[in-house]
Amino acid sequence: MMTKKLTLDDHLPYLLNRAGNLVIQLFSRDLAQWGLTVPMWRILAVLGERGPQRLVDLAVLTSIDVSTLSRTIGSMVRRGFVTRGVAPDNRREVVISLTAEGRKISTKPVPMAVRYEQSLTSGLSAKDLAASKRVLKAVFERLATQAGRSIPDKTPSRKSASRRSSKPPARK
Amino acid sequence: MMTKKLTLDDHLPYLLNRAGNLVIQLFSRDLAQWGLTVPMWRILAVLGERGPQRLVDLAVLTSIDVSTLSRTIGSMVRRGFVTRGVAPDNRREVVISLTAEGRKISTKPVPMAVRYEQSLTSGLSAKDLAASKRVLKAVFERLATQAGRSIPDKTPSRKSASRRSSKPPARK
DNA sequence: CTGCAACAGTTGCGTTTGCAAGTGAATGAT
DNA sequence: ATCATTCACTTGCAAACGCAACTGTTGCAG
Repeated sequence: MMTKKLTLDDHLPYLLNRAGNLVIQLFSRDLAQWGLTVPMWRILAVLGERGPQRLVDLAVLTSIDVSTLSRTIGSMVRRGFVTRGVAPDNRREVVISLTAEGRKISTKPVPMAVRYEQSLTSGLSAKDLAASKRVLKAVFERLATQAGRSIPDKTPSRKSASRRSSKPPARK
Repeated sequence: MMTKKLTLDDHLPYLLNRAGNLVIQLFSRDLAQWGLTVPMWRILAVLGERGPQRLVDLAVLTSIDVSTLSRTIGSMVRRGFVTRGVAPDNRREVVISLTAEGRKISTKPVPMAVRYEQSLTSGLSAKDLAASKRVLKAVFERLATQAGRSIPDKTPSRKSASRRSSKPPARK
C-alpha cells in the first residue's frame, strides 16, 4: 500500500500542536508574575470581553473541560477574581462574573500579551499573517463543530442559542 | 493607562493554543484505535523520519519534556515499539531506535493523518494555507530559540552540533 | 591525576488533567 | 400529577505532566 507520504514539518496538526504547546509554555512563565495560570488568564479574558457566562458556555469559549473549569473557577473564587452566582431563571445554571478585583487583574497582562504577539510576528509579511489568522480561525471553526461544541452567541442574553446538541439522543 | 486593546479572537497565541488543544484532543481519539497516544505517535513519526535519536534530541524534536519522554519511551519499549540502546562512544547517551514492529505501526496512522489534514483545510485557499504554514514555522522557530532549545541537526551524525547551551553557567 | 562542573537520563513528588459517575434541577411524556 | 430523561454542574479517581533532585558519565582546569 502506497502511503501518501507525510512530512512532519508540513503536517498542519503537528505544526499546530507543537507551536501551541510551546507558546503556552512560555506564556505561562510570564503570566506567573501576576500569580495567574494560563487557564485563569483565558477565563479572565473571555469574561472581560464577553461579560458573565454560564459554565458550559465558558467551557466552550475557552476550550477547557467543564470539570477542570469547575475546579479552576473554584480557586478563582477563593482568590476573589470571580463570583459563582446562580441564574435567576434556572437554578441549575451557574453564572460566572468578574469581580472588581478580577477586572483589574485581567487587564494587567494585556500589554505583555500584545508585546508577545508582536515579538512573534515582527518581520513577517502582513499579508501572510492575515492569511494565517484566517486559516487558523477556519480550522478552529471546523474543529469545534467536529468536536460537537457549538460556539455560544456573542450576546449574553440568557435564553439564547446553543440549544442544539449535535449528539443524537443515545442512551442505554 | 491606555491598554492597546486586545481582541481575543485575533490574538495569535490564544488562537494557536486553542486550535492546538482542540486538534490534539480529536486526534488522540482517532489514535486510540491503534492503541497509541499522541506523544507516542509523535515519537514514532520523528524516529521514522529522522532515524535513531538521543533522548535529548528527541525531546526537542517532539517538544516533550525529557522526564515525560523518558517514561513514555519506557512504555514504548515494553510494548516493543522502540529500543533503548547506549551510544557506543558515549555511555551516558541513550539512543532510541524503532523496532520492526514500531516501524510497522508508525505507518498505520498516516492515511488517517493525511485525511485529517485534508478535512481541516479543504476549501481553503491554497495560497492562504501555504502562507499560514510559513507563519507557523517561523513562529515556531522563534519560540524554540526563545525557549532555549536548539533544533538538532537533520543528520544523525553523532558528534554534531547542539553544543551551545543558552543557559549561562549557574550553579549553587 | 584529581577534582569540579556540565551533561544525559531517571526517578520522586505534587499538581493538573480529563473521563466517568454522582447530584440536584428542569423538561416532557403519559 | 408522576416518573423517566436530559441538563448543568460537581466530585472521585487514575493517568499524565513538569519541575527538581538524584545517579552516573564525560570534559576540562590545575
